[in-house]
Amino acid sequence: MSKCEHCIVRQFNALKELTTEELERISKCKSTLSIKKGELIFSEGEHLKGIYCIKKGVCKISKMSENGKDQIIHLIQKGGLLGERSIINDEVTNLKATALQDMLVCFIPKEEILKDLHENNEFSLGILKGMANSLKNADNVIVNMAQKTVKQRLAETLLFLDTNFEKTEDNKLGLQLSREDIANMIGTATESAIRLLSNFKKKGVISLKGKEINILNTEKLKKIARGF
Amino acid sequence: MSKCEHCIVRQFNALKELTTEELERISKCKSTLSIKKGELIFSEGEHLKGIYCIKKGVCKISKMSENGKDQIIHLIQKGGLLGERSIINDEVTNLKATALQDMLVCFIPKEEILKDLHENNEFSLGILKGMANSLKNADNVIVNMAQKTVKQRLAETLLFLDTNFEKTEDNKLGLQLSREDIANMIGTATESAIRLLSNFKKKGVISLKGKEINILNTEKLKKIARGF
DNA sequence: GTATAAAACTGATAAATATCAGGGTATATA
DNA sequence: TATATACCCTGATATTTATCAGTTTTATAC
Repeated sequence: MSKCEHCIVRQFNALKELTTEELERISKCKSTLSIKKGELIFSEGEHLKGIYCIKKGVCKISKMSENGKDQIIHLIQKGGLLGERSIINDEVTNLKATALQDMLVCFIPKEEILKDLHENNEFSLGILKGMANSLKNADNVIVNMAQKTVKQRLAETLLFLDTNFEKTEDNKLGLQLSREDIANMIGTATESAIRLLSNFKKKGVISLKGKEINILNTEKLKKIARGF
Repeated sequence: MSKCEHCIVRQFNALKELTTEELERISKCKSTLSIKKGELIFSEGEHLKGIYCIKKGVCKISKMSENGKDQIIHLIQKGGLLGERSIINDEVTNLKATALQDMLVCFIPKEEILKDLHENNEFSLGILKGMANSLKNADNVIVNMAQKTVKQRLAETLLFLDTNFEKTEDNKLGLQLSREDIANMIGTATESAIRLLSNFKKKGVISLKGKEINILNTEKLKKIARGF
């Protein structure tokens, strides 16, 4: 099994603050899970026994709303951590994590993380910075959800997928989502999302081929996101 | 000027993790500000020179959206901290803080907080726990904004004001907001918020007298929040 | 107290979005 | 290959919400 101290992925998260000794200790008790597309990493209300560090693949983090829709709150990819919040506050998870692609995920037991949080202040601060950043993003999402139209939010989401995820060789969006997932990201009915995608296509802003989306006119998409 | 080590308010936030010596040091360099209702504590894009600890009064935290509306993201009262996020990530603020009542707020210089964050791990963890909790709340707000109707969100907001803020002697909501502020909390037009309030009043769920709101039927309000 | 401005309210209408119903298309499986 | 199933798409319609225009009420300043 590969070793944490040689794993490049930790550079993207707070684990980079750990010393070599700490990494070696964690390396010994971590396990690497292979998770197939569509499988659950954890579900809402679960009592997590550790945190997850994503080595490969993308997952969606969602929460069931009372009307039965599964709102996607964010997407997490290589280098992302899952479950720190539940561990820190010793609470059951409030969110569900589902693989959108085949994934490799490392599981680190709770006790090890808590030990390092208490003994390595730089690590605590690293986690803190990550969380401060997540909170800023969450605030932005709240404003967008509250104030923007569905059309604006779809445009923003496409731009988000464009800038934050790897593209295919022919420059299309690399992360392929179902129409339902897209709708659940922007908080609308699947039919509405489909209609707006067709609308964007008709305007020549994007092209569609099944789940493949190609952004043809980024500037126009930005204008739509701003409300024009 | 009153001293931090005797201030009861710190029990509500991470400052409770500081040692007596640390508190005494902070006490010497903190300043207490008196802020009148309607005044700004800080605005979006400002470079904060420290954090604020609220001793008395309530303020709104908001963010301007591109369409010119000021979305209220949360309300903070006695014991709340402001500005930690900007200090931790060394960024300009992404939010604006405005007093909703006459307030007393203590300002603690950035350097002092950073010193304690680096030297007292329990303090870092305290801040971390607070932030983890904020993040959980933010996730819930996102789901509500994305999936619930304006009517449901208004009902939730009234219940939130009911459970989280002091009531008046005659059991009315103690925090009085303008109709515009209410609309900006739930993310709708002021007229829509007014119409729905009248609607709730007509149904006998609440009574209205100017800015005074009295919840007459909590159970019914909870049902409305759930979508009935 | 009166003047003035700001906030609260109401109605009419337009625009955005959800819902329901049905058909088409791709994809997996036997 | 056939069949089932999930996903995608479209139209018609209902509902929700925003916008605009105007009136009334309340708060504020003189």
